[in-house]
This record gives sequence, C-alpha cells and structure tokens, in this order.
Amino acid sequence: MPELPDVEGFRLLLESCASGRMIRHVDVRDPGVLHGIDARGLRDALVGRRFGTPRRHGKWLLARTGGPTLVLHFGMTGSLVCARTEDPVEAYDRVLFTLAGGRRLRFRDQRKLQGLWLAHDDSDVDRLLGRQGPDALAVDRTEFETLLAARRGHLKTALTDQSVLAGLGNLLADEILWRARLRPDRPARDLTEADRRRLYGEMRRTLRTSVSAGRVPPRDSWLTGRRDDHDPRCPRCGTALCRTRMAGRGTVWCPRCQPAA
DNA sequence: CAATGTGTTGAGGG
DNA sequence: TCCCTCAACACATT
Repeated sequence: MPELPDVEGFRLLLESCASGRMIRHVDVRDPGVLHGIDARGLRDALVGRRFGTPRRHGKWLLARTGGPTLVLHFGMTGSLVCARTEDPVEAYDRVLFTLAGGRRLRFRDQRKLQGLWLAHDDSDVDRLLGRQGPDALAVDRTEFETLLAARRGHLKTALTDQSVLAGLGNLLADEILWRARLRPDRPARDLTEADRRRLYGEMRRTLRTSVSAGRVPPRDSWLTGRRDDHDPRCPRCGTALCRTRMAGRGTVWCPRCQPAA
C-alpha cells in the first residue's frame, strides 16, 4: 500500500531495526527485484558495511551505509519487515539482510513492480530518483501554490505526479481532495487563493495523521475507508459517491461535498 | 476467462 | 512543450 506515510513507516522501521548494525549476510532469494546489479554485486557491496540513518524522499527510501546507498521503492505491494535471524522466511520475502545482533531485515514484495537499486554516490542517487518534485511533507505553502498554478491539467493528476510533488498516491490524493472539498477534475491552475490554501492545509493534516498511523487509516470518517464498499457513501453527508477513472486510476469523490467549480 | 488494483516508465497522440 | 491515455511489469482477488 505504499504511499508517503507507509514509506515513512518503513524508514522508521529500518532505522530502529538496522541503524548502526553491521550487515553480515545478504541473501537474494529472487533477483527479479534487483535493478542494475546482480545478487553477487549487491552482496559484495554491502556485506561488512553498517547501515546509517535512512532518509526518504516521496515514496523512495535511501539506506546509507557509509559506502554505497541502498535505494528502495515499494511499488504497490512492497514492504519491509524486521525479524530475528531464526524466524521463518515467508513467500514474498525477496531479499534478506542478516544483521549483527541476531536481527534480519527483509524486503518483501508480492508483485515486484519496483525493487532495489544500489547507488555508488550522491549523483547516482539523483539519477535514480529522476525528476522528483519536492517531498509532500516538506514543501512549504508558497512553493505548493506555485506548483499548482503552473499546471495546466487536472488537480488530481497534478497531486499524484511525482515530478510535481513527491509522495502522494491514488488513495491519498482522493482523500485530500475530498477533505478540501475540491473535485479531482478541477483544472489545477484555476483554483482560488483560498482553495489552494485549504488544499495545502488538508494535505498536511491528512499526511500528519497518516504518518503517525504508519499508513492511511481506513477509518469510518475517511473517504479511503469507504471506497471499496458495495454502495459507497460519503462519510460526511451520506450521498452516493461517484467513481471515474483519471490517468488510468480509480477515482472516487462526493458530488455534493465536492461540487463543480 | 475478464476486470481490477495503493507503483512507475515509456510510447503515441492531440 | 505540456498533458493525456494506454500498455507493460507480476500476482491475487472478485
């Protein structure tokens, strides 16, 4: 389910599980998750190194080691698990990092849509992350408003475009737009000053709550908790929710709370 | 069997 | 150039 809050959760997990610990073994159980390096190359580069404090940008996680940096992206189904060395390995555990102190970090991923890279230096990291916009949790209001004003397309498309703003995925974008009472198909640059300010505020509020929960909390009062219902209704007003497709992704909104401009 | 899905990238078109 | 949609990647679920 990885969007920004999930990846931030993985960052904290990596930090508490692995920071300062020596990497004793690297066991690649499925090389299909490796990009630009093979199992032997990964092992040779990392064994004997020590994980430092991990960083995150958008949905990317950067695990520094003092030498090369392990770069992780979780796609739609990836996750990170911290366990003891002797704990049983599960079906989709693709890479195992055995650490000093009897711990083992596992990169788990069912669909293998993204995976692991190894960056040799900072310019390598920059190249891998491509043209990412500012992190959604770090961007300030002025910059956020400037970004939106410069966009010609739809609001939701702008929010989920990682080169505009890094970190928001399909569910979070719908959630934030619903809270800000803005239709996803509003032209991004046509928002009023008040709209933009409200959108920024709701983005921050939604992210803050999700990050402390480690994910988008599918509570009753959240749109996200309703989107897969048989007869999805707005948690605020009870109106039947609308569903369309935008940029190939399922998009849910309330026709009453999010009226046309 | 067909459609769907929380990720990204690249191709093709307006 | 900007932006849109679709296919592809792999796999489970409806």
